[in-house]
Amino acid sequence: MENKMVRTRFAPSPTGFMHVGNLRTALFEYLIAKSQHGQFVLRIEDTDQERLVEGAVDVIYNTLKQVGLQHDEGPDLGGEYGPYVQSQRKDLYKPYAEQLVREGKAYYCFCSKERLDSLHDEQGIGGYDRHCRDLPAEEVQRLLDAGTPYVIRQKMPIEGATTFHDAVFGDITIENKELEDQILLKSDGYPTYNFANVIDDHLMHITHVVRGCEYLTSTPKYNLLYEAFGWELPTYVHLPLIMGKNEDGSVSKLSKRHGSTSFAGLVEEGYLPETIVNYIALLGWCPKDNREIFSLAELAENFSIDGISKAPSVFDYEKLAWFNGEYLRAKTPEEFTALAMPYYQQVFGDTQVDWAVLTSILQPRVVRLTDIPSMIGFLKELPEYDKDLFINKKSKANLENAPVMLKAAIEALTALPDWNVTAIHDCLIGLAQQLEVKNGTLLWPVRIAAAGMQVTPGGAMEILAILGKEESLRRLELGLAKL
RNA sequence: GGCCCGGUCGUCAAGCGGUUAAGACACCGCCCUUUCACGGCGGGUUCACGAGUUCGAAUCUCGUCCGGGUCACCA
Repeated sequence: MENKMVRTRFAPSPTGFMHVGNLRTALFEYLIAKSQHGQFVLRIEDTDQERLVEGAVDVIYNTLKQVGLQHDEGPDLGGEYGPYVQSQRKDLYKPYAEQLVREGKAYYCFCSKERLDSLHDEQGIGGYDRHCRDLPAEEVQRLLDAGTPYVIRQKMPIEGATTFHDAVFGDITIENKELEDQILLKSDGYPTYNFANVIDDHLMHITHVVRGCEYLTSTPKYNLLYEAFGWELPTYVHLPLIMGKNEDGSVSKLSKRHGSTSFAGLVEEGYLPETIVNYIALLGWCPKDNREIFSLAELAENFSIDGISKAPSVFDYEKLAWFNGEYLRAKTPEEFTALAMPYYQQVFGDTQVDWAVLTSILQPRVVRLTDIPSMIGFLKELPEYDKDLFINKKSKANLENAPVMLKAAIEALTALPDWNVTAIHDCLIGLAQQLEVKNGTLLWPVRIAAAGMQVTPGGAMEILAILGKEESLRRLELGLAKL
């Protein structure tokens, strides 16, 4: 048997932001397609006219572009099965719904919103009471002729059960009586998500329907629709949900209170797009080997559906941060400097400093780009500090020898013609030898005086180099005066 | 509440009837060292519970418990 070309689609609603759960769904859809040399299509699901958000479609394009999920067909690219925006396909759905009505697999429902609401309130249980399911044909025609607003509902089997197969969860059986006569066509003429989805997935030759687990229980409704039309069922791939950890230790669906949940929010917090992709790929999927660092192309090479897990996973910002640090360290110094520059400038403004030296101390240490300003603030302005900082047991630094060391350092550095890391290094190391003290005994007080902080990114040499000769000497004198 | 799904270190997870139950993050200790970080090495009562099947169960079955999802003219 010949294998059919794999086609997946990402079908987001333009809500204005990209939730990481959505992004992961898009990623998996992309990977399933690309790992099998298939196609990945983008379709915009904007059937809810009340929820339209200005510019929301651009957020989708931009996000996909930033993470490199290049689609093969979509509203912007066109393709064989367009249009790829559901609102532009509006007229296409109604005939399908009417076909089902003719065949007795769906029916007109004239119930008002109010009636449905009261139904809800009184019964306390959800679900439509199938009031219009068996309306006499003449009555239906009369109401239709009178121009009564209506919706079209799917006629669910009352008895029996429906079983479907999911590529990750296996066989799942649901009693048909649990299925509601769901609305296919809304009174405004637009299809519901469920209906449009089935029609479009079929028309667009989608082979793998990939979506969050929250759709698991409604899948029989989809299948009943495919069957009603006599269409071939797609392969279902339901993904486990992404959870967030609450303060009390419990977990719930990842939401704002857990931290940033949108792609844009994460980027704003200093995470790299490639970090985010790599991390979310590993949420609910595990490669055959133990590897963790994957580029998008490497993910596509290694991806397979059987590596998807069933259990929901907790989004761990700490691990994300670790990944980010790994990615940042893997950059060339030039790349890192370019990424960090906006944050450098937050601190230094127009002032020029030796960016290369700054990068050399920051690159191994930064996990989030947004942490940079607070890490380097001391270079711009010397913090207030207590002279007790000059005491460090391990370096054998104390209040007695600190002034001696500083004095010697000032003298040596003042005489130094060149001002760069190497020159400063050689000068101070030479001085320590000359004074017959261990490096730390000299370097500790120098670093404290230069930085005014007990813990600093980078050592004394780099800090002095960045500060420049004049400022360095000024700070060392200040430190000396303190003692 | 009904229905559906899930449950291996705090977190991500491998595991598919026989393993000393991998690895990663986080945490702790040591080393390196110019503080911190990076890097290196090492550490930890993890299979929710109870029955059953089996020579043998984290792996199979059942029950319990816990967690999540779902019950819209939203997607």
